[in-house]
Amino acid sequence: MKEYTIDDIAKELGVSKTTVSRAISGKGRISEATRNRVREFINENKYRPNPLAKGLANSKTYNLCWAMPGDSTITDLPFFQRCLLGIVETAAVNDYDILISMIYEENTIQLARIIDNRKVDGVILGRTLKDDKNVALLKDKGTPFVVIGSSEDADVIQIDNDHIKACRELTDILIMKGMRRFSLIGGDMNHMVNITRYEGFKSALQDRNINPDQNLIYLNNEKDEEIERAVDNAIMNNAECIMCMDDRICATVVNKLRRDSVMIPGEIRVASFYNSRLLDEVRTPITALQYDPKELGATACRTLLEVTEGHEVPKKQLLSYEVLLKGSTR
Amino acid sequence: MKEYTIDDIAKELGVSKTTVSRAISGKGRISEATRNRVREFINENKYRPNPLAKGLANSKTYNLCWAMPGDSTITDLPFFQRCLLGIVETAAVNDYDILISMIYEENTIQLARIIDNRKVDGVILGRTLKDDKNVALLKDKGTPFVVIGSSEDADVIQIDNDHIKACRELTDILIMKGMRRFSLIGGDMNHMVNITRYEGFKSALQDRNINPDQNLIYLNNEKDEEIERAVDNAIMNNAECIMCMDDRICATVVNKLRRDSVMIPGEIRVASFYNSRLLDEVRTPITALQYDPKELGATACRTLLEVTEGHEVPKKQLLSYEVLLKGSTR
DNA sequence: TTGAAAGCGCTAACAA
DNA sequence: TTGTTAGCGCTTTCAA
Repeated sequence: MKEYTIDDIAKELGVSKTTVSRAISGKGRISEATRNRVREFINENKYRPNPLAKGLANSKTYNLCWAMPGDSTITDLPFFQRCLLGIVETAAVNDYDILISMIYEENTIQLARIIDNRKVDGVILGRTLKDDKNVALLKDKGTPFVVIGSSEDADVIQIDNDHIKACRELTDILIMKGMRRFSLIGGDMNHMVNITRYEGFKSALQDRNINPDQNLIYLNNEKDEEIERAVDNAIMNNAECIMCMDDRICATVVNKLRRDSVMIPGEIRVASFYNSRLLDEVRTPITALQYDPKELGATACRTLLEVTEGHEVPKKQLLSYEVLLKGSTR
Repeated sequence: MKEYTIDDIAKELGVSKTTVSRAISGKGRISEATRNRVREFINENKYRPNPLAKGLANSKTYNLCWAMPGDSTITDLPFFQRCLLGIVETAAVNDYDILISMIYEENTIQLARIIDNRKVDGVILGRTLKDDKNVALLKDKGTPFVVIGSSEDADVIQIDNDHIKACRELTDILIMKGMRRFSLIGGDMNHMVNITRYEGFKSALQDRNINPDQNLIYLNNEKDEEIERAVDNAIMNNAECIMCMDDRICATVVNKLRRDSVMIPGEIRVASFYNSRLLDEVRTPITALQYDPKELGATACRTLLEVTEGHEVPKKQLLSYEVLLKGSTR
């Protein structure tokens, strides 16, 4: 009932451990004949090398860490789920596995524990903040890592959607449709993703020589009440279109407008810088930017594996997007 | 820059490896004095034992596997997220970590890979099906495991919400409010959770000698269109109250009713056997059963750790619930 | 109370 | 092309 070891196989086949090891790894010279003999035996007996022993011998765990935010308002977002799907799939193909770390706000102890315990060969950081403590930790510890999102630190290997370009394009399309008075409702500006989205939005206005009305820009909204207040203000200030920085904000905005019986797009237009199922349930289909988080996760994982193998990788990979024009901005 | 090993410490302190090991683990006799000397040194130099070496020596990975459904309609549900939160937290406290496996439908290869590779000491299965292939796999391989959900196999260690009792109680309350013609709209009856919810519902009616009208029971609905058709039928057949088997179904039902301008609770009542943020965004607050998935995850993890340590644990733990009576059943 | 030594299962440098 | 051997860092048996 005990599992086969490389030693058992060696004895069984009358060769040495080294030979078996070589047949498996493909490293070092070995005759075609013996290799096949070993491989056959392995397949027939479903032998799997012990990853602990293998890991101990060459200082690898064959695990990567997925570090995602742990506060439940954020954890619930489909985005991180979808990323994870791509990550796990890519890892599995390479016979790697994914370990979870939850990051609570700016706290680094959870991630530090995993790194200090040497439980993983690398880390995928699920989102980035301005002056990110966990990025600092990772750099300090010398752990290989990539981030999903952008970083101001050019050393950091980043995989991100091209938020700047996407937000600029969406905004520009709406300008071309004749809108001028945009209200932007956004969340925490410590999040790099919000910073880049804001940048794209601003640059579209700039390119068309439109001065954004600062009375229509509402940032750093955390709670639903704040968002709803922003909606009230936007309407009071005669906004033509409300741009929502993400899907959760947009869901709240649309909900509030419906409760107040404000017609979309009749009385006000609405667009979102991020689309998700959260917006499926609303009456009027919402114009939004669409990304592919699963692809993001897959790319991040693939890149991290390259890094752990010492290969050169691009510092920044920007994935594409789609603009979904719907009824909410007609 | 290299990490300390137990050998380094031994030399540094002029004792043997064994002594250091004993000081750390607390196993075996050792004088108070030397133990303190070792412990102090460890704390000061932030020594952490290499988990791979430790693992190799005593056949442990210090990792547990969280096996959750991988199809994105389900992955997106907050439920599994919340479970994971509880699991990760409990694991971390015990210096364990969580490895992810995605289960696609009835497919067992993902989980089999992780088990055959011996990457984890035990598995938490996130949901159960009737004749669950993954349960069979786990039993077959002899891997320690617990399930979140119920199983018809009494050998399986189960941690579940008390769906039967909860659904019975909610249904009974509505009966007492005077409702008789219940329409039940449910999902896949291969899922144990749906089976148990149905059971609770039926037993409430039985207890009150109400014969459920089979024309009002719509099970195995997968797609939104099927659910919407069920709603049409429920109304056509003069249902007084629609019972939704889960939050996603309920969101679809409420949405459909709104589009059709059917008033809740005026023209029809609605209740859900599971509450989640999905139901926050609807106009009328929905009567629903509330559970604590995080607690479920924490309990499952704690129980699995007990199992891996060879302790005796209860075969079935049922967690409590809350009945939230809201405007939708007034 | 402490230590020497073997062993967990694999890799890799070196020798043959 | 193949084998011998030492070593990865820890646990544990046995002896002192």
